[in-house]
Amino acid sequence: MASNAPAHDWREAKRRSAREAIVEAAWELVAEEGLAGLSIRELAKRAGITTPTVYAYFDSKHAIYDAMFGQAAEEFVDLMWSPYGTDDPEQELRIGVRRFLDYCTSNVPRYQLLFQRTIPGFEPSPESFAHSLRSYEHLLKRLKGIGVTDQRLVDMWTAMSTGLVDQQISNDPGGDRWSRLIDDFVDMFLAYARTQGTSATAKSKPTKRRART
Amino acid sequence: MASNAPAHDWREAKRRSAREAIVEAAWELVAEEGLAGLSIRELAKRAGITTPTVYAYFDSKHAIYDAMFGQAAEEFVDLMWSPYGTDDPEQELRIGVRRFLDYCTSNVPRYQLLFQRTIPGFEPSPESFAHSLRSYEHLLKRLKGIGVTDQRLVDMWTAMSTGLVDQQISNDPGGDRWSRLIDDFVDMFLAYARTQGTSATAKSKPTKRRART
DNA sequence: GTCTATAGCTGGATAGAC
DNA sequence: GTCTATCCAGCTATAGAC
Repeated sequence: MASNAPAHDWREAKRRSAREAIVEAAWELVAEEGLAGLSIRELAKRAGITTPTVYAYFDSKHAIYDAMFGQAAEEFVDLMWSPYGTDDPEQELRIGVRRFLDYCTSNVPRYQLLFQRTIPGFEPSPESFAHSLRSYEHLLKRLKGIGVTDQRLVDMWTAMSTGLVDQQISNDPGGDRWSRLIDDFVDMFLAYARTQGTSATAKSKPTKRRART
Repeated sequence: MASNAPAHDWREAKRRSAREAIVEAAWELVAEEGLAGLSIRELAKRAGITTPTVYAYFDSKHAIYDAMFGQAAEEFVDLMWSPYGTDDPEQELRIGVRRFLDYCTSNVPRYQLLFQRTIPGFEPSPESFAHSLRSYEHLLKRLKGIGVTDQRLVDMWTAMSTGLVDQQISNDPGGDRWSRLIDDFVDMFLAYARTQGTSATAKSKPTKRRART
Protein backbone atom coordinates (compact mmCIF):
# COMPACT_ATOMS: atom_id res chain seq x y z
CA MET A 1 0.00 0.00 0.00
CA ALA A 2 1.37 3.43 -1.01
CA SER A 3 4.30 1.43 -2.24
CA ASN A 4 5.68 2.37 -5.62
CA ALA A 5 6.61 5.93 -4.78
CA PRO A 6 10.39 5.63 -5.04
CA ALA A 7 11.17 9.19 -4.09
CA HIS A 8 10.31 10.36 -0.59
CA ASP A 9 10.51 6.91 0.86
CA TRP A 10 12.11 8.54 3.85
CA ARG A 11 8.93 10.47 4.37
CA GLU A 12 6.91 7.32 4.53
CA ALA A 13 9.49 5.76 6.81
CA LYS A 14 9.48 8.71 9.16
CA ARG A 15 5.72 8.75 9.32
CA ARG A 16 5.66 5.03 10.00
CA SER A 17 8.16 5.29 12.80
CA ALA A 18 6.16 8.10 14.36
CA ARG A 19 3.07 5.92 14.22
CA GLU A 20 4.96 3.08 15.78
CA ALA A 21 6.13 5.29 18.62
CA ILE A 22 2.51 6.18 19.37
CA VAL A 23 1.44 2.55 19.26
CA GLU A 24 4.32 1.67 21.54
CA ALA A 25 3.17 4.24 24.08
CA ALA A 26 -0.35 2.89 23.73
CA TRP A 27 0.82 -0.58 24.73
CA GLU A 28 2.54 0.82 27.78
CA LEU A 29 -0.58 2.69 28.76
CA VAL A 30 -2.99 -0.22 28.46
CA ALA A 31 -0.53 -2.40 30.36
CA GLU A 32 -1.08 -0.11 33.32
CA GLU A 33 -4.66 1.02 32.90
CA GLY A 34 -6.27 -1.89 31.15
CA LEU A 35 -7.35 -2.14 27.55
CA ALA A 36 -10.37 0.11 28.02
CA GLY A 37 -8.24 2.63 29.88
CA LEU A 38 -6.63 3.93 26.73
CA SER A 39 -7.02 7.71 26.75
CA ILE A 40 -5.82 9.88 23.89
CA ARG A 41 -4.73 12.64 26.21
CA GLU A 42 -2.73 10.35 28.43
CA LEU A 43 -1.36 8.60 25.39
CA ALA A 44 -0.14 11.85 23.89
CA LYS A 45 1.47 12.83 27.17
CA ARG A 46 3.41 9.58 27.29
CA ALA A 47 4.44 9.80 23.65
CA GLY A 48 5.76 13.30 24.29
CA ILE A 49 3.37 14.95 21.87
CA THR A 50 0.03 16.71 22.12
CA THR A 51 -3.45 15.45 21.52
CA PRO A 52 -3.97 16.92 18.04
CA THR A 53 -0.71 15.39 16.90
CA VAL A 54 -2.10 11.99 17.67
CA TYR A 55 -4.91 12.78 15.28
CA ALA A 56 -2.36 13.63 12.60
CA TYR A 57 -1.48 9.95 12.59
CA PHE A 58 -4.71 8.25 13.55
CA ASP A 59 -8.23 9.16 12.61
CA SER A 60 -9.77 7.99 15.83
CA LYS A 61 -9.25 5.99 18.96
CA HIS A 62 -10.51 2.88 17.22
CA ALA A 63 -7.85 3.39 14.55
CA ILE A 64 -5.26 3.15 17.30
CA TYR A 65 -6.80 -0.05 18.59
CA ASP A 66 -6.71 -1.36 15.05
CA ALA A 67 -3.04 -0.53 14.67
CA MET A 68 -2.36 -2.32 17.95
CA PHE A 69 -4.40 -5.28 16.80
CA GLY A 70 -2.59 -5.44 13.48
CA GLN A 71 0.83 -5.22 15.06
CA ALA A 72 0.10 -7.87 17.67
CA ALA A 73 -1.62 -10.17 15.20
CA GLU A 74 1.37 -9.98 12.89
CA GLU A 75 3.75 -10.61 15.76
CA PHE A 76 1.67 -13.58 16.82
CA VAL A 77 1.45 -15.11 13.38
CA ASP A 78 5.20 -14.77 12.99
CA LEU A 79 5.65 -16.52 16.30
CA MET A 80 3.36 -19.36 15.35
CA TRP A 81 4.93 -19.85 11.93
CA SER A 82 8.52 -19.71 13.16
CA PRO A 83 10.49 -22.98 13.22
CA TYR A 84 9.57 -25.57 15.79
CA GLY A 85 12.90 -27.39 15.74
CA THR A 86 11.32 -30.81 15.51
CA ASP A 87 9.84 -33.17 12.96
CA ASP A 88 7.53 -34.81 15.44
CA PRO A 89 4.00 -33.49 14.82
CA GLU A 90 2.95 -34.19 18.38
CA GLN A 91 5.91 -32.25 19.70
CA GLU A 92 5.06 -29.43 17.36
CA LEU A 93 1.55 -29.36 18.72
CA ARG A 94 2.82 -29.17 22.28
CA ILE A 95 5.24 -26.40 21.44
CA GLY A 96 2.51 -24.55 19.60
CA VAL A 97 0.06 -24.47 22.46
CA ARG A 98 2.86 -23.49 24.81
CA ARG A 99 3.69 -20.55 22.57
CA PHE A 100 0.04 -19.57 22.45
CA LEU A 101 -0.36 -19.74 26.18
CA ASP A 102 2.83 -17.84 26.93
CA TYR A 103 1.94 -15.20 24.41
CA CYS A 104 -1.50 -14.68 25.90
CA THR A 105 -0.63 -14.72 29.57
CA SER A 106 2.39 -12.46 29.19
CA ASN A 107 0.20 -9.57 28.14
CA VAL A 108 -3.42 -9.66 29.18
CA PRO A 109 -4.70 -6.54 27.40
CA ARG A 110 -3.12 -7.82 24.22
CA TYR A 111 -4.92 -11.11 24.69
CA GLN A 112 -8.21 -9.34 25.25
CA LEU A 113 -7.72 -7.23 22.16
CA LEU A 114 -6.75 -10.13 19.93
CA PHE A 115 -8.99 -12.90 21.14
CA GLN A 116 -11.89 -11.42 23.01
CA ARG A 117 -14.53 -8.84 22.24
CA THR A 118 -13.96 -6.51 25.10
CA ILE A 119 -13.93 -3.09 23.43
CA PRO A 120 -17.51 -2.22 22.54
CA GLY A 121 -17.90 -1.33 18.91
CA PHE A 122 -14.38 -2.24 17.90
CA GLU A 123 -13.84 -4.55 14.94
CA PRO A 124 -10.41 -5.06 13.44
CA SER A 125 -9.95 -3.97 9.84
CA PRO A 126 -9.74 -6.72 7.23
CA GLU A 127 -5.99 -6.13 6.81
CA SER A 128 -5.38 -6.50 10.52
CA PHE A 129 -7.63 -9.50 10.79
CA ALA A 130 -5.92 -11.26 7.90
CA HIS A 131 -3.00 -12.03 10.21
CA SER A 132 -5.33 -13.80 12.60
CA LEU A 133 -6.62 -15.98 9.81
CA ARG A 134 -3.07 -17.01 8.99
CA SER A 135 -2.53 -18.01 12.60
CA TYR A 136 -5.61 -20.16 12.50
CA GLU A 137 -4.36 -21.77 9.33
CA HIS A 138 -1.20 -22.78 11.09
CA LEU A 139 -3.21 -24.30 13.86
CA LEU A 140 -5.11 -26.36 11.31
CA LYS A 141 -1.75 -27.38 9.88
CA ARG A 142 -0.44 -28.51 13.24
CA LEU A 143 -3.57 -30.47 13.96
CA LYS A 144 -3.50 -32.02 10.53
CA GLY A 145 0.03 -33.09 11.40
CA ILE A 146 -1.34 -35.43 14.01
CA GLY A 147 -4.18 -36.50 11.77
CA VAL A 148 -6.89 -34.28 13.16
CA THR A 149 -9.01 -32.61 10.51
CA ASP A 150 -12.52 -32.96 11.90
CA GLN A 151 -13.91 -29.50 12.59
CA ARG A 152 -15.46 -30.64 15.83
CA LEU A 153 -12.08 -31.73 17.13
CA VAL A 154 -10.54 -28.49 15.99
CA ASP A 155 -13.18 -26.58 17.89
CA MET A 156 -12.61 -28.69 20.96
CA TRP A 157 -8.92 -27.90 20.74
CA THR A 158 -9.46 -24.16 20.55
CA ALA A 159 -11.85 -24.32 23.47
CA MET A 160 -9.30 -26.20 25.54
CA SER A 161 -6.49 -23.79 24.73
CA THR A 162 -8.64 -20.77 25.40
CA GLY A 163 -9.93 -22.27 28.61
CA LEU A 164 -6.44 -22.77 29.94
CA VAL A 165 -5.50 -19.20 29.15
CA ASP A 166 -8.71 -17.86 30.55
CA GLN A 167 -8.51 -19.65 33.86
CA GLN A 168 -4.85 -18.80 34.22
CA ILE A 169 -5.51 -15.13 33.67
CA SER A 170 -8.72 -14.87 35.67
CA ASN A 171 -7.95 -17.05 38.66
CA ASP A 172 -4.20 -17.21 39.02
CA PRO A 173 -2.69 -14.16 37.34
CA GLY A 174 1.06 -14.33 37.31
CA GLY A 175 1.07 -17.94 38.48
CA ASP A 176 1.14 -21.28 36.69
CA ARG A 177 -1.72 -23.20 38.25
CA TRP A 178 -3.30 -23.82 34.86
CA SER A 179 -0.45 -23.31 32.44
CA ARG A 180 1.41 -26.21 34.03
CA LEU A 181 -1.47 -28.46 32.98
CA ILE A 182 -0.65 -28.06 29.31
CA ASP A 183 0.84 -31.48 28.80
CA ASP A 184 -2.03 -33.16 30.59
CA PHE A 185 -4.41 -31.33 28.29
CA VAL A 186 -2.54 -32.46 25.22
CA ASP A 187 -2.45 -36.04 26.50
CA MET A 188 -6.16 -35.94 27.13
CA PHE A 189 -6.90 -34.52 23.71
CA LEU A 190 -4.67 -36.97 21.88
CA ALA A 191 -6.19 -39.95 23.64
CA TYR A 192 -9.66 -38.75 22.79
CA ALA A 193 -8.83 -37.93 19.18
CA ARG A 194 -7.53 -41.46 18.71
CA THR A 195 -10.97 -42.78 19.59
CA GLN A 196 -12.58 -40.53 17.00
CA GLY A 197 -11.38 -42.19 13.84
CA THR A 198 -8.39 -39.97 13.26
CA SER A 199 -4.80 -41.08 13.36
CA ALA A 200 -3.95 -38.54 16.07
CA THR A 201 -0.41 -39.88 16.31
CA ALA A 202 2.41 -41.12 14.17
CA LYS A 203 1.90 -44.73 15.10
CA SER A 204 -1.27 -44.92 13.05
CA LYS A 205 -1.18 -44.50 9.32
CA PRO A 206 -0.23 -41.00 8.23
CA THR A 207 -3.01 -38.74 7.10
CA LYS A 208 -3.66 -38.66 3.41
CA ARG A 209 -2.77 -35.19 2.29
CA ARG A 210 -5.08 -33.42 -0.04
CA ALA A 211 -3.46 -31.04 -2.48
CA ARG A 212 -4.13 -27.37 -1.76
CA THR A 213 -5.83 -25.51 -4.56
CA MET B 1 -27.45 -6.83 59.23
CA ALA B 2 -30.00 -4.30 60.57
CA SER B 3 -31.97 -7.40 61.46
CA ASN B 4 -33.59 -7.59 64.87
CA ALA B 5 -35.76 -4.50 64.48
CA PRO B 6 -39.18 -6.17 64.53
CA ALA B 7 -41.14 -3.00 63.94
CA HIS B 8 -40.75 -1.17 60.64
CA ASP B 9 -40.02 -4.36 58.77
CA TRP B 10 -42.11 -2.87 56.00
CA ARG B 11 -39.59 -0.08 55.78
CA GLU B 12 -36.80 -2.50 55.22
CA ALA B 13 -38.90 -4.38 52.69
CA LYS B 14 -39.77 -1.25 50.78
CA ARG B 15 -36.19 -0.16 50.69
CA ARG B 16 -35.11 -3.57 49.49
CA SER B 17 -37.66 -3.62 46.72
CA ALA B 18 -36.55 -0.18 45.61
CA ARG B 19 -33.00 -1.42 45.48
CA GLU B 20 -34.09 -4.42 43.50
CA ALA B 21 -35.87 -2.23 40.99
CA ILE B 22 -32.67 -0.29 40.43
CA VAL B 23 -30.64 -3.45 40.03
CA GLU B 24 -33.21 -4.76 37.61
CA ALA B 25 -32.88 -1.64 35.48
CA ALA B 26 -29.12 -1.99 35.68
CA TRP B 27 -29.31 -5.47 34.17
CA GLU B 28 -31.44 -4.19 31.33
CA LEU B 29 -28.99 -1.40 30.69
CA VAL B 30 -25.85 -3.53 30.59
CA ALA B 31 -27.65 -6.01 28.37
CA GLU B 32 -27.83 -3.28 25.77
CA GLU B 33 -24.68 -1.26 26.40
CA GLY B 34 -22.28 -3.83 27.75
CA LEU B 35 -21.10 -4.27 31.29
CA ALA B 36 -18.82 -1.25 31.20
CA GLY B 37 -21.60 0.85 29.69
CA LEU B 38 -23.45 1.17 32.96
CA SER B 39 -24.12 4.85 33.51
CA ILE B 40 -25.81 6.16 36.63
CA ARG B 41 -27.69 8.82 34.71
CA GLU B 42 -29.05 6.42 32.15
CA LEU B 43 -29.78 3.93 34.90
CA ALA B 44 -31.78 6.49 36.83
CA LYS B 45 -33.71 7.43 33.73
CA ARG B 46 -34.70 3.83 33.11
CA ALA B 47 -35.64 3.24 36.70
CA GLY B 48 -37.91 6.29 36.56
CA ILE B 49 -35.97 8.18 39.21
CA THR B 50 -33.24 10.79 39.26
CA THR B 51 -29.54 10.46 39.71
CA PRO B 52 -29.35 11.53 43.37
CA THR B 53 -32.04 9.02 44.25
CA VAL B 54 -29.78 6.26 43.03
CA TYR B 55 -27.24 7.46 45.54
CA ALA B 56 -29.85 7.20 48.26
CA TYR B 57 -29.69 3.45 47.74
CA PHE B 58 -26.14 2.84 46.61
CA ASP B 59 -22.99 4.54 47.73
CA SER B 60 -21.27 4.31 44.39
CA LYS B 61 -21.29 2.72 40.99
CA HIS B 62 -19.19 -0.12 42.31
CA ALA B 63 -21.81 -0.76 44.96
CA ILE B 64 -24.31 -1.32 42.16
CA TYR B 65 -21.97 -3.74 40.46
CA ASP B 66 -21.61 -5.51 43.75
CA ALA B 67 -25.36 -5.79 44.20
CA MET B 68 -25.61 -7.20 40.69
CA PHE B 69 -22.81 -9.61 41.42
CA GLY B 70 -24.41 -10.76 44.64
CA GLN B 71 -27.81 -11.24 43.06
CA ALA B 72 -26.44 -13.19 40.12
CA ALA B 73 -24.11 -15.26 42.25
CA GLU B 74 -26.97 -16.24 44.52
CA GLU B 75 -29.17 -17.06 41.55
CA PHE B 76 -26.40 -19.17 40.10
CA VAL B 77 -25.69 -21.06 43.28
CA ASP B 78 -29.39 -21.81 43.66
CA LEU B 79 -29.42 -23.12 40.12
CA MET B 80 -26.44 -25.34 40.69
CA TRP B 81 -27.73 -26.71 43.98
CA SER B 82 -31.25 -27.37 42.72
CA PRO B 83 -32.29 -31.00 42.16
CA TYR B 84 -30.78 -32.85 39.26
CA GLY B 85 -33.50 -35.46 38.96
CA THR B 86 -31.07 -38.35 38.74
CA ASP B 87 -28.95 -40.57 40.93
CA ASP B 88 -26.33 -41.15 38.28
CA PRO B 89 -23.27 -39.03 39.16
CA GLU B 90 -22.14 -38.91 35.56
CA GLN B 91 -25.53 -37.67 34.47
CA GLU B 92 -25.44 -35.09 37.21
CA LEU B 93 -22.09 -33.89 35.94
CA ARG B 94 -23.44 -33.52 32.43
CA ILE B 95 -26.50 -31.65 33.61
CA GLY B 96 -24.32 -29.43 35.76
CA VAL B 97 -22.04 -28.29 32.99
CA ARG B 98 -25.03 -27.76 30.75
CA ARG B 99 -26.58 -25.52 33.36
CA PHE B 100 -23.34 -23.62 33.70
CA LEU B 101 -22.98 -23.14 29.99
CA ASP B 102 -26.57 -22.07 29.45
CA TYR B 103 -26.39 -19.69 32.36
CA CYS B 104 -23.24 -18.05 31.01
CA THR B 105 -24.15 -17.79 27.37
CA SER B 106 -27.65 -16.53 28.00
CA ASN B 107 -26.31 -13.33 29.51
CA VAL B 108 -22.82 -12.28 28.54
CA PRO B 109 -22.42 -9.20 30.76
CA ARG B 110 -23.51 -11.31 33.70
CA TYR B 111 -20.90 -13.89 32.79
CA GLN B 112 -18.23 -11.22 32.55
CA LEU B 113 -19.21 -9.80 35.91
CA LEU B 114 -19.29 -13.15 37.67
CA PHE B 115 -16.41 -14.99 36.12
CA GLN B 116 -14.07 -12.53 34.51
CA ARG B 117 -12.22 -9.46 35.69
CA THR B 118 -13.48 -6.96 33.21
CA ILE B 119 -14.43 -3.97 35.36
CA PRO B 120 -11.20 -2.26 36.41
CA GLY B 121 -10.96 -1.85 40.13
CA PHE B 122 -14.07 -3.83 40.95
CA GLU B 123 -13.89 -6.60 43.52
CA PRO B 124 -17.01 -8.26 44.89
CA SER B 125 -17.66 -7.86 48.58
CA PRO B 126 -17.05 -10.93 50.76
CA GLU B 127 -20.81 -11.44 51.21
CA SER B 128 -21.37 -11.43 47.47
CA PHE B 129 -18.40 -13.62 46.82
CA ALA B 130 -19.50 -16.18 49.38
CA HIS B 131 -22.15 -17.38 46.94
CA SER B 132 -19.50 -18.08 44.35
CA LEU B 133 -17.61 -20.22 46.82
CA ARG B 134 -20.72 -22.28 47.43
CA SER B 135 -21.07 -22.84 43.70
CA TYR B 136 -17.51 -24.07 43.55
CA GLU B 137 -18.23 -26.41 46.44
CA HIS B 138 -21.05 -27.97 44.50
CA LEU B 139 -18.76 -28.48 41.56
CA LEU B 140 -16.33 -30.31 43.84
CA LYS B 141 -19.24 -32.39 45.04
CA ARG B 142 -20.27 -33.34 41.52
CA LEU B 143 -16.75 -34.24 40.57
CA LYS B 144 -16.35 -36.25 43.75
CA GLY B 145 -19.47 -38.10 42.69
CA ILE B 146 -17.59 -39.56 39.77
CA GLY B 147 -14.53 -40.17 41.88
CA VAL B 148 -12.53 -37.12 40.89
CA THR B 149 -10.88 -35.34 43.80
CA ASP B 150 -7.44 -34.53 42.43
CA GLN B 151 -7.02 -30.76 42.29
CA ARG B 152 -5.30 -30.96 38.94
CA LEU B 153 -8.28 -32.73 37.44
CA VAL B 154 -10.63 -30.22 39.00
CA ASP B 155 -8.62 -27.41 37.46
CA MET B 156 -8.67 -29.12 34.10
CA TRP B 157 -12.42 -29.39 34.37
CA THR B 158 -12.91 -25.72 35.11
CA ALA B 159 -10.62 -24.80 32.24
CA MET B 160 -12.62 -26.98 29.86
CA SER B 161 -15.95 -25.55 30.95
CA THR B 162 -14.72 -21.99 30.77
CA GLY B 163 -13.13 -22.62 27.40
CA LEU B 164 -16.39 -23.84 25.95
CA VAL B 165 -18.23 -20.81 27.23
CA ASP B 166 -15.53 -18.46 26.10
CA GLN B 167 -15.32 -19.75 22.56
CA GLN B 168 -19.07 -19.87 22.26
CA ILE B 169 -19.41 -16.27 23.34
CA SER B 170 -16.41 -14.88 21.47
CA ASN B 171 -16.63 -16.73 18.19
CA ASP B 172 -20.22 -17.83 17.73
CA PRO B 173 -22.46 -15.57 19.79
CA GLY B 174 -26.02 -16.76 19.74
CA GLY B 175 -25.07 -20.02 18.07
CA ASP B 176 -24.21 -23.47 19.36
CA ARG B 177 -20.97 -24.31 17.60
CA TRP B 178 -19.21 -24.98 20.89
CA SER B 179 -22.06 -25.61 23.27
CA ARG B 180 -23.11 -28.64 21.26
CA LEU B 181 -19.69 -30.15 22.03
CA ILE B 182 -20.52 -30.52 25.70
CA ASP B 183 -21.03 -34.25 25.69
CA ASP B 184 -17.85 -34.81 23.72
CA PHE B 185 -16.00 -32.78 26.30
CA VAL B 186 -17.43 -34.80 29.14
CA ASP B 187 -16.57 -38.04 27.36
CA MET B 188 -13.05 -36.84 26.82
CA PHE B 189 -12.65 -35.81 30.43
CA LEU B 190 -14.12 -39.00 31.84
CA ALA B 191 -11.89 -41.17 29.69
CA TYR B 192 -8.85 -39.22 30.77
CA ALA B 193 -9.80 -39.19 34.44
CA ARG B 194 -10.09 -42.97 34.39
CA THR B 195 -6.44 -43.19 33.38
CA GLN B 196 -5.45 -40.98 36.29
CA GLY B 197 -6.07 -43.32 39.17
CA THR B 198 -9.55 -42.11 40.02
CA SER B 199 -12.71 -44.13 39.70
CA ALA B 200 -14.27 -41.54 37.38
CA THR B 201 -17.34 -43.69 36.91
CA ALA B 202 -19.74 -45.84 38.83
CA LYS B 203 -18.28 -49.08 37.55
CA SER B 204 -15.18 -48.62 39.66
CA LYS B 205 -15.40 -48.64 43.41
CA PRO B 206 -17.25 -45.67 44.84
CA THR B 207 -15.19 -42.93 46.39
CA LYS B 208 -14.68 -43.10 50.11
CA ARG B 209 -16.53 -40.18 51.60
CA ARG B 210 -14.86 -38.10 54.22
CA ALA B 211 -17.11 -36.55 56.84
CA ARG B 212 -17.48 -32.78 56.63
CA THR B 213 -16.46 -30.90 59.74
C1' DG C 1 -36.40 10.26 49.99
C1' DT C 2 -36.82 12.77 46.15
C1' DC C 3 -36.22 16.45 43.54
C1' DT C 4 -33.52 20.64 40.67
C1' DA C 5 -29.32 22.25 39.77
C1' DT C 6 -24.65 21.94 39.32
C1' DA C 7 -19.89 21.17 40.65
C1' DG C 8 -15.86 19.14 38.97
C1' DC C 9 -13.72 16.35 35.98
C1' DT C 10 -12.38 13.64 31.89
C1' DG C 11 -13.31 12.02 27.59
C1' DG C 12 -12.82 12.35 22.12
C1' DA C 13 -12.16 15.39 18.73
C1' DT C 14 -11.28 20.02 16.26
C1' DA C 15 -10.12 25.19 14.88
C1' DG C 16 -6.72 27.87 13.62
C1' DA C 17 -2.07 30.05 14.31
C1' DC C 18 2.63 28.93 13.12
C1' DG D 1 2.99 18.46 11.53
C1' DT D 2 2.83 20.51 15.67
C1' DC D 3 1.28 23.48 18.73
C1' DT D 4 -2.33 26.37 22.08
C1' DA D 5 -6.78 26.75 23.11
C1' DT D 6 -11.17 25.07 23.27
C1' DC D 7 -15.73 22.86 22.20
C1' DC D 8 -18.97 19.80 23.67
C1' DA D 9 -20.58 15.68 25.48
C1' DG D 10 -20.49 12.54 28.94
C1' DC D 11 -19.42 10.94 33.49
C1' DT D 12 -19.70 10.34 39.01
C1' DA D 13 -21.08 12.51 42.72
C1' DT D 14 -23.01 16.20 45.77
C1' DA D 15 -25.43 20.61 47.69
C1' DG D 16 -29.48 22.15 49.22
C1' DA D 17 -34.62 23.04 48.78
C1' DC D 18 -38.84 20.55 49.78
